[in-house]
Amino acid sequence: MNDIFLKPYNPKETEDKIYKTWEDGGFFNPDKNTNPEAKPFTIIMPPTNANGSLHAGHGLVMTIEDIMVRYKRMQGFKTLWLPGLDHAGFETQVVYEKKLEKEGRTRFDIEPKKLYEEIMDFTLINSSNIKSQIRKIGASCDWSREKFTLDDGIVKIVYKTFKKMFDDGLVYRGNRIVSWCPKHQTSFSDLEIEDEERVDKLYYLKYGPFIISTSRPETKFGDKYVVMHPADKRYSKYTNGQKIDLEWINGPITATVIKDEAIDMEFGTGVMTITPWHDLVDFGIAERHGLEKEQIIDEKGKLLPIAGEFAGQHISKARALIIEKLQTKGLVEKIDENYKHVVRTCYKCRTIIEPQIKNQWFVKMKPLAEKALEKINSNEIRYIPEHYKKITVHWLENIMDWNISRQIVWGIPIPAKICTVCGDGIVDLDNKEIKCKKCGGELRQDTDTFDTWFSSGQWPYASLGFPDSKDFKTFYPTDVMETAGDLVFFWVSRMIMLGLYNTGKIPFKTVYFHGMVLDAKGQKMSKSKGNVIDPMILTEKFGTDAFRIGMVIGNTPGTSLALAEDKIKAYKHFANKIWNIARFVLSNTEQYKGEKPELILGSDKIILDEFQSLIVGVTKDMDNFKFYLAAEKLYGYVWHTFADKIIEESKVKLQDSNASVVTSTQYMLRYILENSLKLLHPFMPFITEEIWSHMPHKETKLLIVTSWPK
RNA sequence: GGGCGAUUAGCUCAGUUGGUUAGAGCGCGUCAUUUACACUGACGAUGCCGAGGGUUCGAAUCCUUCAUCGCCCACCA
Repeated sequence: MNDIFLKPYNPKETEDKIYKTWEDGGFFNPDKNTNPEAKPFTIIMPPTNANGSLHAGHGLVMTIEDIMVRYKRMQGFKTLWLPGLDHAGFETQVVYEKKLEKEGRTRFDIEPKKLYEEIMDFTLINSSNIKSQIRKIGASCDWSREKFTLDDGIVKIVYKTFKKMFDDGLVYRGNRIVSWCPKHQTSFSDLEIEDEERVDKLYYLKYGPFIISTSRPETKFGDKYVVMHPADKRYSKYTNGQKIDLEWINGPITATVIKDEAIDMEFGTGVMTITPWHDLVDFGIAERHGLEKEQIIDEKGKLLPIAGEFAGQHISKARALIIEKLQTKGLVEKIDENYKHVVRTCYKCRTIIEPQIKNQWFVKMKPLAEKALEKINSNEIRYIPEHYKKITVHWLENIMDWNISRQIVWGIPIPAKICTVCGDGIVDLDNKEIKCKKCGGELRQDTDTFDTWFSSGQWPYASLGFPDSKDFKTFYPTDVMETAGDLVFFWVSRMIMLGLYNTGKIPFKTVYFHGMVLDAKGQKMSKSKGNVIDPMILTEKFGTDAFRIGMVIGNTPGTSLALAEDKIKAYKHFANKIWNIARFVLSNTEQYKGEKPELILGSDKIILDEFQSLIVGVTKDMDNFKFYLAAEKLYGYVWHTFADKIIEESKVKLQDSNASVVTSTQYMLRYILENSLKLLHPFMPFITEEIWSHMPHKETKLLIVTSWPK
């Protein structure tokens, strides 16, 4: 018997060694599979944010994807799992800004080029850390094809897409309302905004003959349009366009009556004034009626000269003073103290978003969404779990144009020139535009960067080398996209739209959403709560195999998962059990020569028939993406049938005086061990590979490329 | 305001298309045993499957109403 089995299983001694054997042998590379008949199977790894360490969610991603990939590889597919790292634009910049803050610095004091270089260094350091952690989880991805979202080749593809969309009229530069965070000094797309319910005061103000209500009196300086519903009988004596002179915050003004159906007659008095520069609804009304728009608040949240005596004050301080002044002028009708409403905030810092009109780049989404809807509604893309399909359809049907300009340095620079006179933009990949085509004005380089999702939305084809590479032709469309449910709009839907736009094909056939990983009590993990579970500590403590199968069992797609240390510990016991099963079987079958004997009817025959149905059941679960079921079946079988019953009973049979009974039993034990190792391998790759290396009479030297049982 | 999901053992959750006595892990109880494995084994307890109504020979599963919780979306100042 092999010496190794004299000791209990030790993950620390085996895992790194085995991973190295796989990697050095090139087994992760699909080119290793030289069978010309082999069909491709592809998963593109969601590029990991290179701004920290692997968290528990990553652990789940790596585990589930590795399970799929190992399963398909064993089934003989030409299997590619392409790893990648994400510069993660704004996300990383925020992480880096926190670091700067600790050092007493701020990004606004650092020259952009220098800041970019600093963040690049930071990212590269994190990258190597992240990559070694991905290896630790056992991910059998093809490192020779690794990509980074800022690689030249990727950026080139993103630029070509941008140019193509500009030429097709799908990208435009527009003076439109954007969601502006006064703290981070950048605009966002609608998805980066978080709604928050707050209780504020609602002020009822006298505006000439009307009473208007507002929760933001500090925006009211420029309000010279008073709007009501055309069907509102209370105000039928006022006509559209009618001028009314009235006394306002800083003196007399002339207001204009506007009739618009956007007004809710039920709300307040049914009359409001509008601030088109700082409100999306108001902007819409102003656009419809061709009204003037005026900026009241600057990018840092301070009032502009239009506010008269209040100019230069921050809006947070000015509000009370303005109300005070209005009160002395007798213009405050009443104040509702408990006004419950929803405010839009920055998803990172919770600062209230200040809508601003800005000249930025937008993507026209309707035409892209329509194509995506066609494919989704005809079920060309399978959603797991299914209800994500409904959510996606609803979002796509109500999609708004996408602001892709970000005022941060960390990202892919937008390859465009901006007119210094009229603000118009032109895409310029070759740096040859000199004058504005609209007005002839001087051009300057656009200093903004792309929303990181604009580039990662192109990841499936960009990472494969679209359009001419062999890899793109072989592996696209990919088979499965596996990612977190909260990326359904941010990333998944955009990949579908951009993939269809650029390649004419869906980027993946199946999209699998895993749930969020929570702590043992079901609480969201967060640094501030101090309940973050580091997957590296769990693998260190219990072994990677225990961590992997513990993450999978009891985890259905889309449902969040409570990660308890005890659970992982339980599967460490399972690993030990497997080890001891192998130890028993191998030491009791040493004389067995590998031949297939006549089976003992009613005993070994029945046992093997039952095992056959386990193979069928597990394979079916794997094909249906029910990894939790497959793993649970294997766990139950290996422990409570194979170990507790079959092996216990075999102890008697192995002592039988009839040699054919002994041989039959030995054959059966070896057969079940060998094939159990195969079935378990996607879930617990290290221990199964280690035991495999001690198996006599096996079909391949390494388990990773042996065939899945039929 | 609209949409989606959940509710099953003390805890965390399975339960595929409706079909015997509703399952697993952890935890709990009794007993056994130095064994391939104490990271063990055998046995066991705990369930009005959120509530009401309906369809059916038969419902945890399908329909309906309600309750509670959670999530997502939304331009009522």
